[in-house]
Amino acid sequence: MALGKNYDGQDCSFAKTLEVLGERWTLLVVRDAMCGVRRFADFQAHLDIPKAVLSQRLSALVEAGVLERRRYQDAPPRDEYVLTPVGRELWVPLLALAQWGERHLAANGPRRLYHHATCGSPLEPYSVCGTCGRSVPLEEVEVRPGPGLRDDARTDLVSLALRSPHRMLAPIPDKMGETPEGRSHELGGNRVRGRAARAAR
Amino acid sequence: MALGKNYDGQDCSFAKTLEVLGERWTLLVVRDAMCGVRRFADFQAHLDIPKAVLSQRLSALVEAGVLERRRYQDAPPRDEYVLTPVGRELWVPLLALAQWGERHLAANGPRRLYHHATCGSPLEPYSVCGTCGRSVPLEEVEVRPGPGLRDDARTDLVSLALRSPHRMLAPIPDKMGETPEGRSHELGGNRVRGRAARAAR
DNA sequence: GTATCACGGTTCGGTGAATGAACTAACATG
DNA sequence: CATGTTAGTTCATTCACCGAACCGTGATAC
Repeated sequence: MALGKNYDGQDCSFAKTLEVLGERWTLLVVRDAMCGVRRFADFQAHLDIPKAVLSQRLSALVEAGVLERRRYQDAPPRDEYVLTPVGRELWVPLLALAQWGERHLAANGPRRLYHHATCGSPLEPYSVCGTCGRSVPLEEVEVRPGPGLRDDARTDLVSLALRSPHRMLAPIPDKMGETPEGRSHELGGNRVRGRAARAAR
Repeated sequence: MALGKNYDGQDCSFAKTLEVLGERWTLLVVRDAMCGVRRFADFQAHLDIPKAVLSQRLSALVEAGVLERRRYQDAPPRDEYVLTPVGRELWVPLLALAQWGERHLAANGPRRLYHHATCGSPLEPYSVCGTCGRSVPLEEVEVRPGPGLRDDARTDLVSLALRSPHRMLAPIPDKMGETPEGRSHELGGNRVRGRAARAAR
């Protein structure tokens, strides 16, 4: 395939990485997954991505071992997409790219602030905690809205959830006000979702 | 522009970064620039990229402040593209992506090895030198071919140059055997390039 | 028990970006 | 004067993205 995702002839791991992650939307899907987005409709509402493209990207990321497709309910069969350990390792490069953007592309100050959830201090480059000095894994990171974030932009569930502090990888609540911890995969049952999901953008 | 490089409505520095860097070929152009590629024909020979696309990408990167277009010769007017300080800051995210690829996408072992040029030790994640413990800037990094690199792949000048140890940002020699340091921008003069340039791929 | 809704897709026609080949401009070389 | 080099531009074709419509399954409302 000449056009498309491949970079034939490039004997280079960076090019191989881009073959997996470099297509339009792919890295935004991974970023959303890091923020706790797991369900098809949530990715779709948050990204405004055509369903066919989202479907293709999710399948490709599962194929590549970045995401895992996992059944969370049988009643109507429903799957969710969660990061594998390999996918979680993308935290470092993605944070580095985001921080580059915050430095050079955010005129009104950073849009998001990343903190070490357990001790509260801001994250320095490379996901290092300023206080602990440790390299903080994705699970211990908390995103908070920064001064550069416009608060009128989107009204989908994911955007609303990310407008207050949110632990990375913690599932997005099904409706606002629900405790993020309260979501059960074992009990199943068809959860009711708020009307807000349709009011996106 | 619905299709294309923009992610309208994403109020997120990561999405903004991808609007600058996320198009096909763009990050490979930046990677090549980090390896010392500066001239249109060298980018083109190494990447097998359509000239029209390369031209558009280079202009966009100049526009974004990642590359600087610099006249190195007047006789026939000739420009070269070099990384700005802002562009050089992309070293950390690009290395992180490359290292992710080396870990998960390189079946025969790493294709490239990154070393701290001044002390010789291999680079750990985040561009930290194992011996010095310092964070190594792009200028002090040396790429060397790794065990996973196929040596029959390409025969363009850039690929040949990168088949032996090469200091990052150091210009690719015009013909093999020439000292990389020997290239003068001030003296000008139309340098003769080897036949190898045309034997690409 | 029928109608409607939610979710997670697939299908399909239209559009625009990527591709590769050909062409151009400016100058140098033999 | 013919040819070559570098850095592009132009153009027809191809292919991926886009958005809207449709589909299947099961839950919920009436």
